[in-house]
Parts: sequence; C-alpha cells; structure tokens
Amino acid sequence: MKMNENKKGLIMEKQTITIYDVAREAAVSMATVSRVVNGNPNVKPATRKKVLEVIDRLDYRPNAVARGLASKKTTTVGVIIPDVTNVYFSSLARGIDDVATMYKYNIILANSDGNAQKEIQVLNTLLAKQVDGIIYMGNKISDELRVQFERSKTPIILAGSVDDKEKLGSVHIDYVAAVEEAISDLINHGNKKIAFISGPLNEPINSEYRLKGYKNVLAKNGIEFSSDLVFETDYSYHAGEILWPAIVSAGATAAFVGDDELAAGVLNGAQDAGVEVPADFEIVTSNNSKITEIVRPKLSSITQPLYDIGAVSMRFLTKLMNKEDVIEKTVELPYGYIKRSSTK
Amino acid sequence: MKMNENKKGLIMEKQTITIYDVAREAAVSMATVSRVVNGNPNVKPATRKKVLEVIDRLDYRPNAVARGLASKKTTTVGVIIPDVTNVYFSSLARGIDDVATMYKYNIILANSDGNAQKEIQVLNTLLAKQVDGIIYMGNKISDELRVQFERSKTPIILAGSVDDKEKLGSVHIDYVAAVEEAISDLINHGNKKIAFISGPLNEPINSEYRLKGYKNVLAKNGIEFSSDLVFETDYSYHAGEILWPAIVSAGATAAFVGDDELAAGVLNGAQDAGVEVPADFEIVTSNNSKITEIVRPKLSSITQPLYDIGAVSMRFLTKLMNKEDVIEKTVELPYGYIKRSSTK
DNA sequence: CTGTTAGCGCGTTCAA
DNA sequence: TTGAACGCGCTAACAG
Repeated sequence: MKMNENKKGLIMEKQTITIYDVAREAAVSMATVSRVVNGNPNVKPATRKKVLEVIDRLDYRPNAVARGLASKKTTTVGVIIPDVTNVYFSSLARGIDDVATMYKYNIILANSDGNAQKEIQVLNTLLAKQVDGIIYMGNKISDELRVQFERSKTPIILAGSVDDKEKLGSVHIDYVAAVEEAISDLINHGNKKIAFISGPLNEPINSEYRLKGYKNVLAKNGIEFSSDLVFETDYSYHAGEILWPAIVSAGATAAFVGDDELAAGVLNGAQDAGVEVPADFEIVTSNNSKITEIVRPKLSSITQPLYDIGAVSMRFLTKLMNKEDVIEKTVELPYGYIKRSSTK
Repeated sequence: MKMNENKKGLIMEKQTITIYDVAREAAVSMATVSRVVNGNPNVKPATRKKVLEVIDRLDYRPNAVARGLASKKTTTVGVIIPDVTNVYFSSLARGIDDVATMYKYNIILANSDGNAQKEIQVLNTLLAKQVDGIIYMGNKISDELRVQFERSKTPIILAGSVDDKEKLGSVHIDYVAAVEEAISDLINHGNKKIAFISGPLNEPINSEYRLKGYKNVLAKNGIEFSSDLVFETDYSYHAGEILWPAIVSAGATAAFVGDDELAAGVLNGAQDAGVEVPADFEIVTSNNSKITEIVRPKLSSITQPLYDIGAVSMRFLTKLMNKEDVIEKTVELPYGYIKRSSTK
C-alpha cells in the first residue's frame, strides 16, 4: 500500500486519508464507500464488511467540510447567546447542546452581549458558515435583526426569549401568568405596596410580559398601580444591593424581582440594613437558579424548566431543518412557583 | 441580470449567490472576485471597486464551507467543556470566545460532563469537522484521550486544566502555591486542624496540586498531616451542606475547599448547625466566583483570572494554528488571594 | 447491488 | 493585473 506519497517516496506531512484511499484499498468505488459510511442499505453485507475493515485499518474519518459542500448540510447549528457566563442562558445552552448531540448536530456558540450590532455580525458569519439552523437567545430583537431573520431561509428559533411581534418560532413559559402567580402569593400575605424590580424596560420580556403580569394582579385585587414602585435597573447583584434605600422610600413591603442575582442583591441589601426577611419584607424572584438556595433565607421563586426550554427549542429546530410541518409557531412550557423562606 | 433561474424563468428556491454570479455581473473572472474578497493586493483599484459594488448589490456572502474545503482551514476551533452551566468553565469559555472572535474564529462548544467516553466521541466529531484547533477543559485526561491528542496533527491547548504528564500546552495558575498561600492564612490564625475538602482525588488538580500544596504548608509549619482531615466528595453545593457532621468529628477548626459551590455548602451547613463563621470555624475557597460574595459571611478565596486564562489559551492556540514558534509549552498566570469575612 | 460522472463553491497555481 | 483550469473530498443522480 502506498498512499499519499510524493515523488521521493516520503510520507507527506498532511496525511489525510480520503474516501478515495479507502475505495482503492477495498477495491470498490468511492460511491460504495460513501454508501456504507452513510448507512445506505443498498450494499451487500460482504462488501460492507470489507469496506468497514479498511476504514478501521486506515483510521478513515469522513471530512465533514467536503460532505457539507456536497450535501449542502453541515449538521451544525448556530447559537446566539448574550453571555455564557450567565447561568440562565448557559442552562438553556446546555439543553440545546444535549439535544443537538442527540441528533448528531454540533453547535457554534457565539456571545453577543445582547448588543444589536454584534448580533447582526454574528448572524452573518453563522450564515456564511452555512449552519443548518439558528437558535437565538436575547431579550430584545432589533429591527434590523428582525429583517435579517425574516429574509434568511435558515430556520430560526428563539429560546427562552419572546418575540413581541409574534413572527418567529419560540419556546418559553407564560411569563405573564407566572408573574401573576408569584405576586399573588405576596398579595395574599397582605402586602399592598409591592415593588416591581426588573432589568431594562425596553426589553419586551420586562415591559410587555412581567410588568403586564404585575399590573394584572394588582388590578384583580383592587390595588392601585403606582409607577413609584417600579424599579428599572440592570441585572447585576450589585444593582440590587444598592437599591434598598430607594425601596424603603417608596414604602414597599415586598418585592417581585425579575432576576435572581438582582434578587440576591436586594435580599442582602435589605438584611445588611437590619431588615428581617420575610418578617419585615418579602421577596420573590424569577429564575430559580442555584443561588436561590444558596442565599439565606432561601428565595421563593418562579420556576422555569430552563434546560427543557433549550432542549425543546433544539428539538423544534430539528423539525424545521427537516422540513417537517409544525403546528404551532410558539411552544409554551409549564412554569411553577416554589415557596421558600423569603416569603411568609 | 438573470441568475439562478430555471427553464421557466422563475426564481428558484435556493437562491444562493456564488462567487460565479458576482464574477459574471462584474464582468471579471471568479479568480479576481476571490482576490478582492480575500484582500489580495494584486487587483487594480478600479476593478476592486467594481467588484465590491456588485458584491454589495447582490448581497454576496462567501460560502465558508467551500472555502474551508479549498483552503483546508475552517476558521473554527473546537472547545471541549465539562459543563457550560458551571461558572468556572463558562468564564473560561467566555474568554476563549472573545479572543476567538477577535481573530475571526468561531467556536464549536461541546459538553463532555468530564466523561472520558464522551470526550473521545466529541474529539472525533471535532476533528471530522476539520476544526483548526482545539481547546480542552477538564480535570482528568484519560489515557485514550491522551493518545488521540498526541496522534492528532491539530493543535490542542488545555485551558484552566493541568496535564500531569506535562506533554500538552496549557494555561493555568500555580495551583500549589495558591493553595499554600490560602492555607497559610488559616495557619496564621492559629488553626492546627485544617480540613482539606475537594472533589475527586483521581483528578490531578486535586491530588497532585491542591493536596500537595496543603501538605507543603503543613510541613513548613510543623503540623502533622492526617488523612482524617481529607474529605473527598463531589463538586455540588449539597455535598458540602451535608458534610458538617463529618468535619466536626474530625475536630477541624478551619477548612480549605477546592470549589466554591462546595464551600458555600460547607458554610451554610456549619451555620445551620449553629456554628459561628469565622469565630468558631474558618473557611477559604478556591475560585472566587460570584457566589463567594453572595453568601454570608462572604468567602475568602483564592482568585484566578478565569476570563484571562480562557483568553490567553485562545491566543496561544492562534499562534499554534499559525505555526508560529512558541517558547513555553505552559503559561502560568498570576493568582491572588482575597480576604473576606469567612476568615478572621 | 455497484460504478461513473457531475458538480458543490471556492482557492490557487500557471500563463498570458 | 487578470483569467483559465484544476482540485479540495464528498454526495447524488443515473446507468448498468
């Protein structure tokens, strides 16, 4: 056997074994090799065996790039994520990757910081790389991004994110109802002045969903809405920690918080100021991440099946990539509410 | 202009614009288009301009797959990670991705759960996809994986992980010295019986590095080593939480912990048992992740530049992919120690 | 059941 | 400065 040799008979550097080498060694055509590699049943068991032996002996590994060019499918999907470092998103990502692996896909993960410009940049390189599908995570879809999404023939799913325009396929929970349930708990304990603490209100998830839920329950319970009780800040722990004085002056006796780290900040900020939680002040949060159980008292929280949202998104995407018919454009997963020690 | 039309003159579904379309529209050869796309200077400014206009008008986007096949470079690197959900690793991943983006690379992220079998599986699909390089994160390199690594012509770097065999390029801190410093603090406060709490001791980072550092300081300070004070468990919060009784019976008055979640568990477990931290018991931990500041009292910790470790790893990898000479196979980044309230 | 033949879209000589 | 032609490694008809 002499393969990949140059004129001087020396083994060359890039010793890549191709389907052609296998074909020659097994004394069949490359088409046949391709068939056994792709599990095509139209191959006589004997030849299949022979080919497999050669593949094994030569340690042949099909070149996915060539395959992608020929078949126009790369078996990789692009995942746009604001920040892997954020447990909320990484949980989704984990669900995505597991299901992707299950269906023989790989994911290209790209951080966007929720920055519109980066998102577009990333989308373009993803499309250039011919990904078979895209999963988008983020809290705000810019107009330009929306245009690109709609123009693209590549299937796209939003995971744990909402499209207020309701055009794109997405997987998430019923945020409005979830918030209503969480705040109901607070109201049932007699709280009348409940702070609404969230990230930027220009993000639909905060303004169109959570805040709406907040207003809904208040209305249902005959409590007047006051914008003084609405606190817009960023998602960090520190932002919550320094918020306490403002909460006090607003006269709130409880708070709904849209993010766990933020909630941990509020909790510790209150306690550092000598407040008893939940006796003097109650708190509910939104994502049930690990820190809800690490802080003391443990935080009552809305629960979201984050891993599942990611998993279902990816499953959804496989259907689209497979051109299967999907009935509903948006799938809503069940949420829950877990009562811990930050509420009475 | 009539491109991508079928016999009936209808625009076809897959309206992919190729370099060929651009060439025809600009009345040049595809070679020339290729040149301007790749920034080859040997193009007359006038033609370059003309081509760029057409590219813009047609919204042409070079097919990275075809490019990869022709050039044998995919500008994507594979990243093997135990679990994205773990902040320690996702911080590294973030650093990797940022630098990758900076150098026009994308990353394929694959979770391994630190499972030897999955790691090998993942490595193979990564190689099949012709990634230009690989970054490995994990606590234990199985023999088979090591063989595959060494046989592969694809550059590989370990990020935030150690290779006790010292064969592979890697980026990390001096774990031994860091542990020594952290424990010195404990010893300086008069502690004689210090618990060593870590993840699996079959992981070199725990047995070969951290435990060695532990033994070193003890020896330096004339304290006898006792295996009764060594606690091997897994990395979870819960594992730490239930460990307290065992720690008590061992008579420890302080503890070094190899993982933050684990440390948070130990901390809360102790406090739930009525112990005063740090008055009655001191704790230091290892990774300075966010939770060290969220728990009360806040945890004193070794600090590692996680983001930087990821970033430097990727930078390192770009050099290897670029076949540049690298002096040192392993780069050691500076660690630190931050004193908070879990120590006196 | 198997082989032949075209491309897939682009990079890259080699001439011109 | 430009173009023609070949090949990257593989899939997908189409024959046989």
